[in-house]
Amino acid sequence: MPVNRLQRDFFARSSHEVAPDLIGVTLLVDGVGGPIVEVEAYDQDDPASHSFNGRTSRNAVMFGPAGYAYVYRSYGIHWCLNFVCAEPGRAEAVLIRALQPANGLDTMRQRRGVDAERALCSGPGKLCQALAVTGAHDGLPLDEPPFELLARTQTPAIATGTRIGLTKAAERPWRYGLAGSPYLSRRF
DNA sequence: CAGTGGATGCTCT
DNA sequence: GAGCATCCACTGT
Repeated sequence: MPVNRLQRDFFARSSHEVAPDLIGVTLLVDGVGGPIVEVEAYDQDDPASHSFNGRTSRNAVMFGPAGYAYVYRSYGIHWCLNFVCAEPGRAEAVLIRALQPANGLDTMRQRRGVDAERALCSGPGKLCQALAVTGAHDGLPLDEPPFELLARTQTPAIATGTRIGLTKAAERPWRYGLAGSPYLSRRF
Protein backbone atom coordinates (compact mmCIF):
# COMPACT_ATOMS: atom_id res chain seq x y z
CA MET A 1 0.00 0.00 0.00
CA PRO A 2 1.94 3.11 -1.16
CA VAL A 3 1.60 6.23 0.94
CA ASN A 4 0.55 9.41 -0.84
CA ARG A 5 3.29 12.00 -0.63
CA LEU A 6 2.61 15.66 -1.36
CA GLN A 7 3.98 16.78 -4.74
CA ARG A 8 5.75 20.05 -5.16
CA ASP A 9 2.82 21.54 -7.12
CA PHE A 10 0.66 21.16 -4.02
CA PHE A 11 2.50 24.26 -2.80
CA ALA A 12 2.36 26.16 -6.12
CA ARG A 13 -0.81 27.97 -5.04
CA SER A 14 -1.57 30.95 -2.86
CA SER A 15 -0.57 30.49 0.77
CA HIS A 16 -4.21 31.21 1.61
CA GLU A 17 -5.26 28.09 -0.31
CA VAL A 18 -2.40 25.92 0.86
CA ALA A 19 -2.68 26.79 4.57
CA PRO A 20 -6.07 25.16 5.28
CA ASP A 21 -5.15 22.22 3.05
CA LEU A 22 -2.13 21.51 5.27
CA ILE A 23 -4.27 20.79 8.33
CA GLY A 24 -4.17 17.01 8.77
CA VAL A 25 -1.13 16.52 6.53
CA THR A 26 1.54 14.45 8.30
CA LEU A 27 4.93 16.15 8.59
CA LEU A 28 7.94 13.97 9.36
CA VAL A 29 11.57 15.05 9.68
CA ASP A 30 13.83 12.00 9.76
CA GLY A 31 10.74 10.01 10.66
CA VAL A 32 9.75 12.18 13.63
CA GLY A 33 6.52 14.21 13.60
CA GLY A 34 2.79 13.81 13.04
CA PRO A 35 -0.32 15.45 11.57
CA ILE A 36 -0.19 19.24 11.31
CA VAL A 37 -2.91 20.88 13.44
CA GLU A 38 -2.10 24.62 13.19
CA VAL A 39 -0.63 26.95 10.54
CA GLU A 40 -0.57 30.63 9.54
CA ALA A 41 -0.50 32.18 6.05
CA TYR A 42 1.78 35.06 5.02
CA ASP A 43 2.07 36.93 1.72
CA GLN A 44 4.05 39.81 0.28
CA ASP A 45 1.28 42.41 0.72
CA ASP A 46 1.31 41.59 4.41
CA PRO A 47 3.12 43.97 6.78
CA ALA A 48 3.66 41.04 9.16
CA SER A 49 5.48 38.97 6.53
CA HIS A 50 9.25 38.78 6.35
CA SER A 51 8.90 39.30 2.59
CA PHE A 52 6.96 42.58 2.92
CA ASN A 53 10.05 44.78 2.55
CA GLY A 54 11.56 42.82 -0.31
CA ARG A 55 14.23 40.20 -0.71
CA THR A 56 17.10 39.97 1.77
CA SER A 57 19.61 37.25 2.54
CA ARG A 58 17.46 35.94 5.37
CA ASN A 59 14.20 35.62 3.42
CA ALA A 60 15.71 34.70 0.02
CA VAL A 61 14.15 31.23 0.08
CA MET A 62 10.68 32.79 0.30
CA PHE A 63 11.26 34.36 -3.13
CA GLY A 64 12.22 31.05 -4.71
CA PRO A 65 10.00 28.23 -6.00
CA ALA A 66 7.26 26.63 -3.94
CA GLY A 67 7.78 23.42 -2.04
CA TYR A 68 10.87 24.42 -0.10
CA ALA A 69 11.47 25.01 3.61
CA TYR A 70 12.05 28.55 4.89
CA VAL A 71 13.55 28.40 8.37
CA TYR A 72 14.44 31.46 10.43
CA ARG A 73 15.54 32.18 13.99
CA SER A 74 12.94 33.72 16.26
CA TYR A 75 13.75 35.90 19.26
CA GLY A 76 17.33 34.73 19.12
CA ILE A 77 16.41 31.40 20.64
CA HIS A 78 13.93 29.40 18.60
CA TRP A 79 13.66 28.24 15.02
CA CYS A 80 10.45 28.53 12.98
CA LEU A 81 9.56 26.38 9.95
CA ASN A 82 7.64 27.65 6.90
CA PHE A 83 6.61 26.07 3.61
CA VAL A 84 7.16 28.33 0.59
CA CYS A 85 4.07 28.67 -1.63
CA ALA A 86 2.89 30.20 -4.93
CA GLU A 87 4.87 31.16 -8.02
CA PRO A 88 8.53 32.17 -7.62
CA GLY A 89 8.83 35.82 -6.63
CA ARG A 90 5.46 36.04 -4.92
CA ALA A 91 7.17 35.28 -1.61
CA GLU A 92 4.23 33.60 0.10
CA ALA A 93 4.67 31.06 2.86
CA VAL A 94 2.83 29.08 5.52
CA LEU A 95 4.20 28.95 9.06
CA ILE A 96 3.86 25.53 10.68
CA ARG A 97 2.76 26.29 14.23
CA ALA A 98 1.73 22.97 15.79
CA LEU A 99 1.28 19.28 15.13
CA GLN A 100 -0.02 16.22 16.92
CA PRO A 101 2.97 14.22 18.19
CA ALA A 102 2.58 10.78 16.64
CA ASN A 103 5.91 9.39 15.38
CA GLY A 104 9.08 9.36 17.49
CA LEU A 105 7.52 10.44 20.78
CA ASP A 106 10.53 9.42 22.88
CA THR A 107 12.90 11.32 20.59
CA MET A 108 10.70 14.40 20.89
CA ARG A 109 10.61 14.12 24.68
CA GLN A 110 14.39 13.91 24.82
CA ARG A 111 14.87 16.91 22.54
CA ARG A 112 12.26 19.01 24.34
CA GLY A 113 13.09 17.96 27.88
CA VAL A 114 9.42 17.65 28.78
CA ASP A 115 7.14 14.67 29.14
CA ALA A 116 3.62 15.92 28.43
CA GLU A 117 2.52 15.02 24.92
CA ARG A 118 0.56 18.24 24.45
CA ALA A 119 3.67 20.28 25.26
CA LEU A 120 5.92 18.68 22.65
CA CYS A 121 4.84 20.43 19.43
CA SER A 122 2.23 23.03 20.49
CA GLY A 123 4.01 26.07 19.05
CA PRO A 124 6.39 26.90 16.20
CA GLY A 125 9.50 27.00 18.39
CA LYS A 126 8.59 23.83 20.26
CA LEU A 127 7.81 22.00 17.03
CA CYS A 128 11.21 22.81 15.54
CA GLN A 129 12.97 21.70 18.71
CA ALA A 130 11.02 18.43 18.80
CA LEU A 131 11.71 17.70 15.11
CA ALA A 132 15.31 19.04 15.27
CA VAL A 133 14.63 21.61 12.54
CA THR A 134 17.33 24.30 12.40
CA GLY A 135 18.77 26.84 10.00
CA ALA A 136 20.48 23.94 8.27
CA HIS A 137 17.07 23.04 6.83
CA ASP A 138 16.54 26.49 5.28
CA GLY A 139 16.14 26.05 1.52
CA LEU A 140 15.74 22.27 1.52
CA PRO A 141 13.03 20.73 -0.74
CA LEU A 142 10.03 19.32 1.09
CA ASP A 143 9.66 16.27 -1.14
CA GLU A 144 13.07 14.85 -0.28
CA PRO A 145 14.65 13.53 2.92
CA PRO A 146 14.86 14.45 5.70
CA PHE A 147 11.38 15.85 5.02
CA GLU A 148 8.38 13.65 4.36
CA LEU A 149 4.87 15.01 3.83
CA LEU A 150 2.01 12.53 3.73
CA ALA A 151 -1.35 13.54 2.27
CA ARG A 152 -4.37 13.42 4.57
CA THR A 153 -7.00 10.77 4.04
CA GLN A 154 -9.96 12.72 5.42
CA THR A 155 -11.06 16.33 5.26
CA PRO A 156 -10.79 17.78 8.78
CA ALA A 157 -12.95 20.45 10.44
CA ILE A 158 -11.00 23.70 10.07
CA ALA A 159 -11.07 26.53 12.60
CA THR A 160 -9.87 30.01 11.61
CA GLY A 161 -8.70 32.96 13.68
CA THR A 162 -6.21 35.80 13.93
CA ARG A 163 -2.50 35.14 13.85
CA ILE A 164 -0.46 34.99 17.04
CA GLY A 165 2.40 37.09 18.33
CA LEU A 166 2.22 39.84 15.70
CA THR A 167 2.46 43.59 16.17
CA LYS A 168 1.54 44.38 12.54
CA ALA A 169 -1.54 43.26 10.59
CA ALA A 170 -2.61 41.33 13.65
CA GLU A 171 -6.28 41.49 12.66
CA ARG A 172 -6.02 39.34 9.53
CA PRO A 173 -7.76 35.98 10.08
CA TRP A 174 -5.03 33.91 8.51
CA ARG A 175 -4.56 31.32 11.26
CA TYR A 176 -5.95 27.86 10.51
CA GLY A 177 -6.27 24.89 12.84
CA LEU A 178 -7.85 21.54 13.46
CA ALA A 179 -11.06 22.37 15.34
CA GLY A 180 -10.99 21.13 18.90
CA SER A 181 -7.50 19.65 18.78
CA PRO A 182 -5.71 19.49 22.17
CA TYR A 183 -2.37 20.01 20.43
CA LEU A 184 -2.85 23.64 19.34
CA SER A 185 -0.56 26.40 20.56
CA ARG A 186 -3.72 28.19 21.76
CA ARG A 187 -7.44 27.57 21.51
CA PHE A 188 -9.33 29.32 18.73
C1' DC B 1 -6.42 30.99 35.35
C1' DA B 2 -4.24 36.08 33.49
C1' DG B 3 -0.54 39.11 33.01
C1' DT B 4 4.49 40.39 32.99
C1' DG B 5 9.24 40.17 31.98
C1' DG B 6 13.75 37.96 30.89
C1' DA B 7 16.60 35.15 27.82
C1' DT B 8 19.05 35.64 23.50
C1' DG B 9 21.00 36.52 18.60
C1' DC B 10 20.30 37.97 14.33
C1' DT B 11 18.45 41.23 10.75
C1' DC B 12 17.67 45.52 9.12
C1' DT B 13 17.65 50.85 9.55
C1' DG C 1 20.22 50.35 18.24
C1' DA C 2 15.53 48.70 17.81
C1' DG C 3 12.61 45.07 17.08
C1' DC C 4 11.17 40.75 16.70
C1' DA C 5 5.88 35.12 13.16
C1' DT C 6 8.63 32.54 21.09
C1' DC C 7 8.86 30.16 25.36
C1' DC C 8 9.16 29.69 30.18
C1' DA C 9 9.06 31.06 34.94
C1' DC C 10 7.15 33.82 37.95
C1' DT C 11 3.69 36.80 40.04
C1' DG C 12 -1.07 37.70 41.65
C1' DT C 13 -5.84 36.61 41.83
